Amino acid sequence: MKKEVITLKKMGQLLNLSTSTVSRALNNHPDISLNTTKSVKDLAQKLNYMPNIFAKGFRQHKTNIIGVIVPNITSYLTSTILKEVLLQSESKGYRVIISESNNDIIKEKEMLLTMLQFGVDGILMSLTKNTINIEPILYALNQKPLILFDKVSNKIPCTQIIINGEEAAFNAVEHLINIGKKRIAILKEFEYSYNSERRFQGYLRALKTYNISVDEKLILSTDDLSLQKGRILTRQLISLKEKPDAIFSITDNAAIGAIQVLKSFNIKIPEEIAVIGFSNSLSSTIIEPKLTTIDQPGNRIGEIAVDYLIKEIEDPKNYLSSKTIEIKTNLIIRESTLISMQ
Amino acid sequence: MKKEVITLKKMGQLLNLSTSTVSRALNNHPDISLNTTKSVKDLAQKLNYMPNIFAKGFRQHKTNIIGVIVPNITSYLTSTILKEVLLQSESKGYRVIISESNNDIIKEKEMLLTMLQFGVDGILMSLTKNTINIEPILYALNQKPLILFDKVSNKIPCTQIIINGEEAAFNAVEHLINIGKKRIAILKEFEYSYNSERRFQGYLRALKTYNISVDEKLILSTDDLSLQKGRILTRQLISLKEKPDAIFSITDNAAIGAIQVLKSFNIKIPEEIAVIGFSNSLSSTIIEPKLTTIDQPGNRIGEIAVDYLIKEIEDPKNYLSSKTIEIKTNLIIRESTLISMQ
DNA sequence: AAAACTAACGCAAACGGTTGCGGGAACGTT
DNA sequence: AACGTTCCCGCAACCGTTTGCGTTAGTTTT
Repeated sequence: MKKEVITLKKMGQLLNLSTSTVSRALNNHPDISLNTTKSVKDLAQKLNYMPNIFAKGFRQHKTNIIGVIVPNITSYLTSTILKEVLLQSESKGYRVIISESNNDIIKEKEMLLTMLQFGVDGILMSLTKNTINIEPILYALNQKPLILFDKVSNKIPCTQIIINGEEAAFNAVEHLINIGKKRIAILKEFEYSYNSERRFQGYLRALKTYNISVDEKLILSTDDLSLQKGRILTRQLISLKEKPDAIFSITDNAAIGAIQVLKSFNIKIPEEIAVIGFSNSLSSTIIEPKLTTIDQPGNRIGEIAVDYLIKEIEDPKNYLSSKTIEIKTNLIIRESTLISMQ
Repeated sequence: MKKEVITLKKMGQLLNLSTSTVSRALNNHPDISLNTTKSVKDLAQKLNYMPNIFAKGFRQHKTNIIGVIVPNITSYLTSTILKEVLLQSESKGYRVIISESNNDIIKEKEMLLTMLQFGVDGILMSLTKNTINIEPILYALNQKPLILFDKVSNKIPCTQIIINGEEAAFNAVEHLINIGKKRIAILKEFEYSYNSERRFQGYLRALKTYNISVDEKLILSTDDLSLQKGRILTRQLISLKEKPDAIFSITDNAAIGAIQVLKSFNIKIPEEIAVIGFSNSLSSTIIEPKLTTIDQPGNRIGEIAVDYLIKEIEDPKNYLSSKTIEIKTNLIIRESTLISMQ
């Protein structure tokens, strides 16, 4: 672990130039002659010079780091978003610090502050399920550009990147209606989940559009739509006197749990009960029958989020206009809703 | 976006103290009286003082940042490892920068250098499939603590965290033999994949131990054991004159592809052909029949990797002794090898 | 030939925090 | 009373880079 760090001063000594000249040469300052510029750059190349980022960031108050905070890094959508965030950021000269809040609002707040302290140039954030106290976020927003994606909140005045959840849900339910379903259950999360609520609105709108009355017994909410919860809620549904003929789950995982339960009760999918999920996760093509679901283009979300954030970072004018960008999703029809028309 | 940054100097002015006293007070230096220490800390608390990390890192040549480079962030094992790496690092006062090499050795090298330039205190790394040129890694190793995990190489003299792939494969194949299988095929990657090679050795040892002759036709290699490749290779296997009676796949995904193909050919699993995967990914319990597989404790890998890295960072003595830590895996027996004994 | 300009570079301060050293005051010791 | 300690604290240098301003020498203008 040798040291031997190359600095501007050292190169200056080697070339009989001042530190400032070396610095300017590397930054293509017009004051420096082409000859010196070339010789400096050659030497830098040869010695494998790397500017000390800390001295630089210290000096310029610019770190070229983007902070990202997500609730759960192992979620399929999140990891695909992160993949693109990393790719895009690096291609634009930014590095990325990632933190995982684990749906813990205390940690979420700490991480936000730590990132600010760390001097990130901007923050990309997906909220915790129960982020009620938006104080820290407003505080952060007051200091640096901050953009929300996926799990957002309309109470925070900043740019937000989301999918068209309402429309997607509408399309999904409409599809169910089109294949003849009338008692459509929904597995959703509690009201404070913004995403869930939007999708629920789409569900309601579809029913209304097609004059189907809402049955409260078919609306099941939970705090965390996991595969396990999907199974539990589905058992609840099929024990009803009037069973549903379709289940729309806000989540692929819960939809898969639903399918497993339906199969264990020998209920035919989709003839007796059709199932639709949300996410187009990997598992949705592995379960049998293959799951009809809504594809959320994680890469688009990541790409656009980085794009807007860097714009806000580099041009403060963009900073004021906070817009909400909706990204189109795609209904992917598979076996779990594919009724052979006869 | 107001500024109003609180610095040591400002607090010193408010309290009529010198900058150095304020600094020492915050760092609990014994030279400072309890009274002043308290008043300084109170003020810092009140003003929400945050030390400028760049000035600090600049001065102390310590950044408290760990760099992580992985081939693919969306892989199940990787994301569970990352989850734990984030958790452990943060609990120990380190932040984490993540980069994804996308199995591109050029990018891998660039990221390594960028991280060094950035002044990370240490690096956690999982190698690209085709990392042949280990030059840059040795260079990095020469500058900062570096630990390899999961995708490692015995050519690099540093601490490595791996699973007991040889033993795990041995156990898996032994299990197949125990349920009466004799023609056991293996789906593996090409020789330069270290993990694959170790598992292959376990496969060979198991066959040898039980006096089963090796049939080259049952050994299939590819560059990337995806679900698709699993299907292709499985079709190859079942078109053999002498079909296998079991398939051991180095990867869950390929094993799932295998199951799908076997089912499409109405081949009974596990009676005609049993299947074992590797990873205990989420999908392994969703496919039917449920997949017997080897559980790799990603959280343990992440935990230990961070643990050792921070030890090397904070105590250079640990730096010399490069050990290889093997983490135990667990064979999880499910339906794809569960033969009802009669 | 003096004045004005320009090109090319150096000096030195600044960013915020840390730290070795030194010094004054208060106290205790002979 | 003179000296030695101890306790607290301030001074100033330092880390590597950037940048406003000044300087020198050479060139052009009048």
